[in-house]
Amino acid sequence: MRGASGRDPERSVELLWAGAGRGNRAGLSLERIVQAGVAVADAEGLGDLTMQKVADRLGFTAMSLYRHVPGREHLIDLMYDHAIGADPAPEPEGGWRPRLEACARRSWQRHQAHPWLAEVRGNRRVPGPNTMAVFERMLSVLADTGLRPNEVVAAAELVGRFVDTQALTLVEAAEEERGSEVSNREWWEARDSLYAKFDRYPTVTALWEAGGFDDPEDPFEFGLRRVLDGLELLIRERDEISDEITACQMCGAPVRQTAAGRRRAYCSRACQQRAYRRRRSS
Amino acid sequence: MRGASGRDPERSVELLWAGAGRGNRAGLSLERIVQAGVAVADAEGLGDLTMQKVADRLGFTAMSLYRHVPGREHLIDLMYDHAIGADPAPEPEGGWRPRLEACARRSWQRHQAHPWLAEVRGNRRVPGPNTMAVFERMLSVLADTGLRPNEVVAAAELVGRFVDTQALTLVEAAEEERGSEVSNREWWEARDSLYAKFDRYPTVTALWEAGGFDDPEDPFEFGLRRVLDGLELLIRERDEISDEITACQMCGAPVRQTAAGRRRAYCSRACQQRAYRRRRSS
DNA sequence: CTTCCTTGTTTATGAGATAAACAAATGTAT
DNA sequence: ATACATTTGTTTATCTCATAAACAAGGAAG
Repeated sequence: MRGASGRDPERSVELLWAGAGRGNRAGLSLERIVQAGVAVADAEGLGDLTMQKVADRLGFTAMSLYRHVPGREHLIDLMYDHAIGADPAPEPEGGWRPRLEACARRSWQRHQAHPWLAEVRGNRRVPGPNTMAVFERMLSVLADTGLRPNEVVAAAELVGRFVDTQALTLVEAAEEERGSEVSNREWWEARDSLYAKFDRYPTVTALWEAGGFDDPEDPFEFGLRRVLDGLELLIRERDEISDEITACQMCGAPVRQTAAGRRRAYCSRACQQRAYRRRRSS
Repeated sequence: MRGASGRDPERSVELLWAGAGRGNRAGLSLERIVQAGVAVADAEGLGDLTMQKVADRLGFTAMSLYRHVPGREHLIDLMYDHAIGADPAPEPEGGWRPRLEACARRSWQRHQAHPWLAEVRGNRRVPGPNTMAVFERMLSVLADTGLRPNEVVAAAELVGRFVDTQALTLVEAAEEERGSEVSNREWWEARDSLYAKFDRYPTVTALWEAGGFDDPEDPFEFGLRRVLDGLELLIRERDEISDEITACQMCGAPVRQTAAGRRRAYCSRACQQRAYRRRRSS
């Protein structure tokens, strides 16, 4: 089960959010184990992160780790937050868009530095302080765009997941190349027997001949652009509507139009009723 | 290694693209194994797909499967294409957008029917006929939008990956709930000790209090909308430019503007030279 | 009948996580 | 200093899987 720190998440909470622990000079320590774990994962990917390798790197037995960390999944929780690191201060100028783009690019950089981050899966991961700081930052950028609260959250998750996905694709590719004589490119180039079957797919064939597969767009840049454009459209839409203020047909008070649903003519239910009665009596 | 059918992909090509095999009435057969595999994965997810369980379901030993399938990863290749199934015919009316959206929704439906599809990872998977048919369809929708060939491919992959990602998130959640007393909602609701630490994140707190996490947007609908909007912007941009035709400043012939680079003033290199000579001599 | 091929079974190996028991070292109280 | 408790690391053992290798039962061909 990739099911995260599933059982006993409270241990993860404690470990992640505890103040700095004591440091036994010579022996093992949480800190040291986490660092070793990160080193192993950086070098070999999360799939090849074994308790044995982490322990070896420190000169101890695999079982020794369990005196400090409840288990592998908890270790991964800790490694994750450690690798995310402190969110760097510099905030770019400008509106929400350059700032959101900067969030995405910072995340992208973190994934370059620690490709295995994207391999940390599961919906039951306890976030640590660094993870939360990153989340906070992204939300704060989106918070003053005029989006509704749940849209802010949805937008942040869309962008976050987009970056994750692209990163995951890359790690998976890297992992496949590591410990395989051939590069992915070579591997695909060797699939002639497969391509031989592709006559019956006219568009695939046409695009192939038009060079559509030769010089691919950078999927990260391409996708990020589309996603941000899509969000911009939504945000503009909300801006227009929430900026729009009409006069109440009954009392003349300002009426703020909401984003969805039927246009409002009255400022309140009371005015709506008054208008109704007036119509009826006339 | 999630590294796909890594070694010996040729076997996957053969098995996927072979005509229908013979059927030993009583005994095992590729077909039967693949079906059993799909059934197991449908019920328990790909992570819990073991050769043992597949064999049990057919009343044979685990090792018996190896007489028909080279190994687990090859089996997964076969299951994938089998579960994708034949791409249904009905093509919606209208322009690229409703048709592309329909592709995305069909894919989404396939993922509902077989959630584990999203768990099939790796860049070295041999696609089967059904997989290719789906890809062909999506590309054909994008092919006549005015996008350049490599953009068509990038757009298809963006949409495809988007659906995959959302589906993956859902399976992971489902897998975590299966075989865990508590639902994900309950699990998160039980994390009070964690939330207690969140005072220092003002935006998170504000959004929480504003109910931004209570009634979340449907991530699939929300994201699909943004992605399609983003693509629409790009497609419009390309349309405008490639529709735009100016007159050659030298001979008046129509000049089709290209999408990128400096605007063209002349219809040909020859006219450009003529203009240059005229300027010099005057 | 003998020999080979197909198909299924039994046995065995190796990787990994981690539980349980054991042992050494380090504290702490008297 | 002595006796007991706690911490920290090690050894052993167990369990789950994939899959290699050897074995066996039936059928087909000569």
